[in-house]
Amino acid sequence: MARKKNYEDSEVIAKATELFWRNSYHNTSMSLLESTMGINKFSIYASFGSKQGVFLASLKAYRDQHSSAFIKLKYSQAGVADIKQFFYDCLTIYGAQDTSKGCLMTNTRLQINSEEETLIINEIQSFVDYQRQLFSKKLQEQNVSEQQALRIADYLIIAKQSVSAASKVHPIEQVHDFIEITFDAVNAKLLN
Amino acid sequence: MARKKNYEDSEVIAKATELFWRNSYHNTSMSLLESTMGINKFSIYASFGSKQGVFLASLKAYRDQHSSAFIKLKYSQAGVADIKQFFYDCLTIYGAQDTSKGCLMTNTRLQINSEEETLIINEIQSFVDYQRQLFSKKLQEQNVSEQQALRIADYLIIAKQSVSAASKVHPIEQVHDFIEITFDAVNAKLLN
DNA sequence: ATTAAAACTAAACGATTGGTTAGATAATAG
DNA sequence: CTATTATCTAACCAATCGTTTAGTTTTAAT
Repeated sequence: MARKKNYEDSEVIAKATELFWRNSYHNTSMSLLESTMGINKFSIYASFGSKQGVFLASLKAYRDQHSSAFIKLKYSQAGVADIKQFFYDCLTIYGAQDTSKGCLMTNTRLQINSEEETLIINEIQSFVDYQRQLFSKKLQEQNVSEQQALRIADYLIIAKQSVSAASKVHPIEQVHDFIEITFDAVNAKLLN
Repeated sequence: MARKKNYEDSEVIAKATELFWRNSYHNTSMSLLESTMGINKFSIYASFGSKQGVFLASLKAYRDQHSSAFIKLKYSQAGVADIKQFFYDCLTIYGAQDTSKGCLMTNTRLQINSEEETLIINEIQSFVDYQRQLFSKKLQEQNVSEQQALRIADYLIIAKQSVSAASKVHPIEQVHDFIEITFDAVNAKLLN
């Protein structure tokens, strides 16, 4: 009774995600989305409502890319070392050396004006909070008090955002150094 | 033999700097610059050539705001503690809690596409390199080897960029915690 | 007072932004 | 085969972007 659309939402969103990730939200125009997603504005608006709609779908797709890393962290047994490994896993997700795109959530959070775009901010906040809880739980499994665990988790959240930013700007060895020193600091912190 | 302009370059640049700092380069339009600087587009273009020209002048003005902090760090005698104090001094420059604008250089570096805007990237890189050298020199005064000093300086550069980003997003106590743990890590690193 | 140069106002430039829509096309239910 | 309905193309919308320019006003040396 009607024509079938000749694209899959998940496929065109995958392309949009890559584009937003490399270009940022503001530096990605509808025209560029058209050519990259391979469908035109009408179809984009029909499927996703707005540019922000495309972006929100992209953020969800981006989050999904982390699911195996999340599960790995959640169920592994090596304590703080698992969190460190999670940092390296994320670094891999950000892309190869010299072409690292950083973390899409972190990139966006620093580029979006807080007053507008509330839906986007909320999605990012939820992503951050989830990791904070994961870190905190992992630390408490090591017999760290809840208060201390949350304190260190907050430190790690900031450190992880640093890794995202640094991976875009600094050589990979410096990023590795940063991670190593960061977890040396955490391990030292756990001894008192 | 000619009309005098009724504004001072340094004064209108001070206003532009504040605007760029709060809004970012891309989110600051010429119209907004007009109303904020209090002169119109003709005068802006006559004095600074382009939007990028205004921005470059703003970056220089921003750098000047750090001169006393730079001098303080350069000539103080407490070693690593001076670098830590420098972090706190910069945090003060970024603005009060809840309204922190972060570091204009760091903000910009993460928002500008590396391929274009080379002049801007270079100005930022120079600002970063200068601090790296300051950190390294300070560490070598503590009898740290040059190689080790540069390694720690690189770590501190990334950490300082974290402080900038975090100050915009996280509560001030978490930023303070981050700085404290960072310098605990550095001091621990210096003991081996 | 005349003249020339610089600074001003304000309108306009072409390009691009996010978003919309009329009409052609295709697919399926009856 | 026809009617229906969703999807497509492609042109278009008003608004805004950074930049330029024509025309007017102010200043100061002659």
